[in-house]
Amino acid sequence: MNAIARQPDAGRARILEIARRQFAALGFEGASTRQIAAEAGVAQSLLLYHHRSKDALWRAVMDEIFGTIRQRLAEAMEPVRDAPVRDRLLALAEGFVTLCAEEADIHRIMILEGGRESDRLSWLAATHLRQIVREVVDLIEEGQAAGVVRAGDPVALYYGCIALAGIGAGQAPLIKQVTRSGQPLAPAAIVGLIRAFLIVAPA
Amino acid sequence: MNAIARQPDAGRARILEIARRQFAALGFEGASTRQIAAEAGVAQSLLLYHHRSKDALWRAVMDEIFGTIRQRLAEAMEPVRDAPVRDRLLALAEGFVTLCAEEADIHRIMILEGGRESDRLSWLAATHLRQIVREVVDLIEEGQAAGVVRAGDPVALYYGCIALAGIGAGQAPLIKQVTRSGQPLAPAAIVGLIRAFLIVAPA
DNA sequence: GCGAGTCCTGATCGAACGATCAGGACTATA
DNA sequence: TATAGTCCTGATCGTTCGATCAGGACTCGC
Repeated sequence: MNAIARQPDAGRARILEIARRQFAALGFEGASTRQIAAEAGVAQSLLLYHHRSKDALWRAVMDEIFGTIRQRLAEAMEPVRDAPVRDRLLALAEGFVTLCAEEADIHRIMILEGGRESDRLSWLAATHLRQIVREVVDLIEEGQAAGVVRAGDPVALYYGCIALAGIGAGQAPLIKQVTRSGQPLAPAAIVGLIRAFLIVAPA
Repeated sequence: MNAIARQPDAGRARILEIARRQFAALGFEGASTRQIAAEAGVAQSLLLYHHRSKDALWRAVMDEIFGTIRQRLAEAMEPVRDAPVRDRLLALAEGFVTLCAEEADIHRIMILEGGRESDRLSWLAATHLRQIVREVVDLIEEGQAAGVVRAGDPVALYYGCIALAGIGAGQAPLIKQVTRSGQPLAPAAIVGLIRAFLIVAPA
C-alpha cells in the first residue's frame, strides 16, 4: 500500500519519467534501479517486475521518448504541411529546439548513448533513429534541390542542426557556471543560429 | 613486479590515459577504478595511492586534458599570431575540430560533465573553463567589431561552434549506425560548417 | 465466498563498488 | 651493510549494484 497503489498506469508512467531523468543525469551505467525506485516511491523489485531487466527499462524509456519526439514534431509540422520546404524546415527546427529546451533529458540521453558503441545504440538505431534521420535528411535534400538550403553533405547539415539545437539545453549547467549572467541560451536565439546555419537566403 | 614497474612516470601516464578513456565511455559514475587498474595492468589500490580518491583521479585526468587543449590550440594559433582576426578565428576552429577528431574522449568528457550540475563541474569551471571561454569569446567579439563575425550573442556563437566542432567525433558511433556509408563526418567538412556558421563573408 | 490472476513488497543472492591498511620490494643515502 | 623513503600489491572493509524469489494484498469471474 503506497501513494500510487491501485493506479498501475500512473505508477508506470511515473517510474518511466524518473528513470528517464536518472539515465539522462548519470548515464546507463551510473543510474541505479534502486535510486529510481526510491524516488518513485516503489520497491526496486517492482521495476524488474514491470521490465525484466535494467536494459529493458532503458528501452521502455527510449520508446516513450521517441513517442514524445514523433508527437511533438508532428504537431510542429502540421500547420506547415503544405507550405514551401523552407517553412517546413524552419518549423521542424523550431519544434526540435523547443522540444530540447522543454525536455532536456531527451537530447542528453541521445548524446550519452550516441557517443559510444553498445548493444543499446544498435537497438536504438534500428528501432527508432534510422527512420527519423532518413525523413529529416530527405527534407534537407529537398531544400537543397529547391536552392533554399546551403550546399554540402546533407547528413553533416543534419547533425549540425542537431548539435546546435541541443547545446543550449543540454549544456545548461555548464553555461550557467561559465557565463557571467548565469543564463542558459534562449531557444529563440538557438533557432536563429540554426536558421543562419542552414538557410541560404534568410530573407 | 609487473610490466610497467620501475617506470613510475610511464605508469602514471598510462593510468591517466586509460582513466580518460573510461570516464569518456562510461561517465564518472559508470567508470570503475578496478576496471581502469585492470586495463592498465596495475593494482586497483595503486590508483588510490597516486590519487587519493576517484574524484582526485578524475581531476588529474582533466588537468592533463586541459594541458593538451592549451598546447594544441597554442600550436594552431602560433602561425597566425599577427594575422587578421578572421584568420585567427578560422585557425582556432580548425585546431579545435582537429583536436576533437583526434582525441574524441576530450570533447565527450566535457559534454558528459557539462550537462549536469556537480562539484566536479564547479571545479572544472573555476580551474580551467572560465579562462578559455573568456579568451575565445573575446576573440569572437573582436571579430564582430571587425565586421567579420555575424551579429548575435557571442556566447551563443561560441557554444554553437563548440557544438559543431564536437558533433562529428563525439557522435561517431551513432553516425556509423545511422548512415548508410557508416562513415563519420570528416573534420574538413565540419570546419566548413563552422566557417559558414560563424563568418559573414567567407570570401 | 472462493480460487485465479495481477500487482507489489521485503528479503536475499553473488558480484562489483570505492576506500583503507599492513607489508613486501625496491632505490638511494650514508 | 644498515636505514629511510618510495612504489606497489593483496586482503579486506562496509556499501551498493542488478537480479531473483516467496508470499502478501488486491480485483475479478464464478
